[in-house]
This record gives sequence, C-alpha cells and structure tokens, in this order.
Amino acid sequence: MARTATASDRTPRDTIVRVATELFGRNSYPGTSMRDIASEVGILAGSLYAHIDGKENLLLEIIEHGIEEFVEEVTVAFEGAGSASERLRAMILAHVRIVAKQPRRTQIVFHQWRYLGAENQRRVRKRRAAYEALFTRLLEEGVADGSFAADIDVRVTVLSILGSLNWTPEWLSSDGPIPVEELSDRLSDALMKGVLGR
Amino acid sequence: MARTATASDRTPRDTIVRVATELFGRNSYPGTSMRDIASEVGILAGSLYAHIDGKENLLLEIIEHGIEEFVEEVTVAFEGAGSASERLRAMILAHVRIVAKQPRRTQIVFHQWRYLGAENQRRVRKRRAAYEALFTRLLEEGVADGSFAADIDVRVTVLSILGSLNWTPEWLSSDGPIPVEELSDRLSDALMKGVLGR
DNA sequence: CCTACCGATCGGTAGG
DNA sequence: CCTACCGATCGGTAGG
Repeated sequence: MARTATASDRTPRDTIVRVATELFGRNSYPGTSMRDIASEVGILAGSLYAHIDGKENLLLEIIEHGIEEFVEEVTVAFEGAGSASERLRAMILAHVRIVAKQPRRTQIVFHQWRYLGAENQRRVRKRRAAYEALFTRLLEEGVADGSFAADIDVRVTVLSILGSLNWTPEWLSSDGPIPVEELSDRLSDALMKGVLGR
Repeated sequence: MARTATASDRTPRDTIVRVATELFGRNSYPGTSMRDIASEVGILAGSLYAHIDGKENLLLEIIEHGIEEFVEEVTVAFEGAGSASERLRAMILAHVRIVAKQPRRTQIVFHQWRYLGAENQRRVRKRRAAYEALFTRLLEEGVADGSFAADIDVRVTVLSILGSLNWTPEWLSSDGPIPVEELSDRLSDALMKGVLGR
C-alpha cells in the first residue's frame, strides 16, 4: 500500500498531510486510523508523531488551509469587475474549480469540522461564516443595484447556493472529465435562472 | 444519561433505534459506540444484542426506513395534480417537512451511507437513485409541457436542487422555529426563480 | 523513523 | 437484560 512521496511533497510532513486528506475524505476522520495513514505513507504509526502533533491537529490543519483557499479565491471573484451577475458567476466558478482540484479536501472542509473539539470548531465556524458572508454581500449588492430580483430571500438563497455548491463533491468526481468551466456555467444557470429561465 | 422510552417506542428495539438515530446523527456512525447507545438507553452494551443484530444493521435500518419515507412522501407530491411548477413546490415541501421532523435521520440518510459495507451501499444507492429520478422526471415533464425553460440542464439542475435540499439539515434546526411551509416556499422560490426572479 | 509498548476502548459473545 | 469476558484495535509515548 505504501507509496512514494509525490512531486508536491517537499517534506515528509507534506506527504502525511496529503495522505491524511485522501483518507479522511474517503473514509472520514473517525473511520481513518493513524495506522491507516502511516501504512499508506510507508512508515509505522508511532513514527508519524515525529512530524505531527496528533490526529485532531492534522484534521484542523486540513480544514483551515482548505477553507482559506475558498475564502481567498472567492474573495478575488467577489472583488472583481463586472455586474453582480458576472461576479456571482465568477465566485461559483472559483468554488467549483477548487472542488474539482481537491474533492476530498472539500468534503472534509464542509462536512468533517464536527469531529473537532469545541474550541477548534469555534475557529472554523468563524471562517465558514466569513465565506458565507461573501455570498450574502454579493446578493445584497445585486438586489440594491437592481441586478437581482428585489423580493429574493437573501438568507435562504445564500444557503441554497451554498448547499448546491457543497454537494458538488458528491457527484463531480464520479461524473467523469466534464470541463470545469462548462459545468460551472450550467450550475450558475441553475442557481441564477432557476427552472423557469430568465 | 439514561432516559425512559418515549411514547412512540412500542418495544425496547424502538428505543434503541431512536437513540441510535439521535447519536449517529449527532456524532456520526463511527463516532458513536455501542456503549454510547446502550448507556443512553439505560442498559449495558452486551444487552443490545438481545434486540438487534449488530451495529451496521442498525445503520442500514435507519437509512432504509428514512429513504423510504422520502420516496413515499415525495412520490405522492410527484403524482399530484397541478402544473409542473406546483408539483415541484409540493415535492420540495414534502422533503422539507421530513427534514424538519427528523433532521438527525436526514443527516444519516444522505451523508452516512458511506459507512455501510459494499453490498449494503449498493442497495441504498439504488433507492437514492430512485429518489433522484423523481426530480429528473418532474423536470423533464416540465420542460416538455413548457412549464420550465427549454434550455435548462436537467441533470445539473436536479443535482443543484438535491444539493440545496440535502444541505437544509445543516441550518434548519439551528434556525429556530420558522414555519416549515414558509421556509419551503422561500426555498422553492430560490430554486425555481433563481436570483434573477421570474 | 523503528522497537516495543501503554491504558483505553472497540464490537460482539457465552452463559445464565 | 446482566456478568464477565474475548481478541482486536485505538491514539499516543519512551527510548533509542
């Protein structure tokens, strides 16, 4: 089962984090043992602790780095030029790009923060709220400038959009090699026009 | 920690299933031990096996019963009278009603089938596909009769709708006592009209 | 990074 | 439904 480090692994620690991401994403955090990770890395379980602090900190690091990538990339799209519609499309594209690049990590980021302790959950929740706020602000701006319908329920719409986006890792990877841009366009159409069309 | 059986528990087995649903939903399947369940029921771990076969079968039963409720209720809405739009609204309402009634179980049904063995996963996947097919057929009918826009991507739209619906347990329970009908209406608006409005 | 091990906990069972 | 227990596995550590 043991694999060699890949090109992106600059240190043994990188290898451990990459393998843990794969296994947590595939079998969940409690469904993955430190021995599973070690055997995939090609070392013994005890040896992991020369590189990392413990299992929960490994999960925390994966989630926090993951969430920062979403916040950073989507913030760029949020702050970009164009109409509210164009910026929302860009935000959806940025999100889908990250999902397509790292479906396992996305799974962990949006579904497995529950396994963190109370204090770490609090930290993650704050960052997730900041991510959600990007979409809330975009919708509010779009309503204010007339790009979006005045009678939309911003909160429910944001949660609907995030629900759709957070569900994509469930089917994106098993859907074969659909071009990300095309898929993102269709998802944007579904979320922006609904079933009734524009 | 032990509680007495509630009114709906006709047998000790019912109590076990109800408690397991609560705990699997709150702490996940691998995050819940048979001892956790037993102590909440008020018996010892070994005694559980006088009533049930094993841990995985407990999970399977919860998921299968849960998914059947979704299929049954949403099928009624699918087969109801009215336009495609009205029927889709009724399907969304049926779904949201079940989520509101049993958020923990919904969590398990849509997120924790991964913890089943290969053969049980296959069975569950088939039923989930049948559920998804209800929405696919409804959208196809709506496109055919002109209720919905001709250029929607049915597959992506279905997955977007299911994503939004499957995400609701994440926020529905923590959102206080919003009337289910109202919330379902707003969600229907978001999914059917998008942000652009009708 | 290995050897060797810790105490705790896991799902489950035999016999009553 | 309890007593008493099984072998396996868990996250993690000491010492090298």
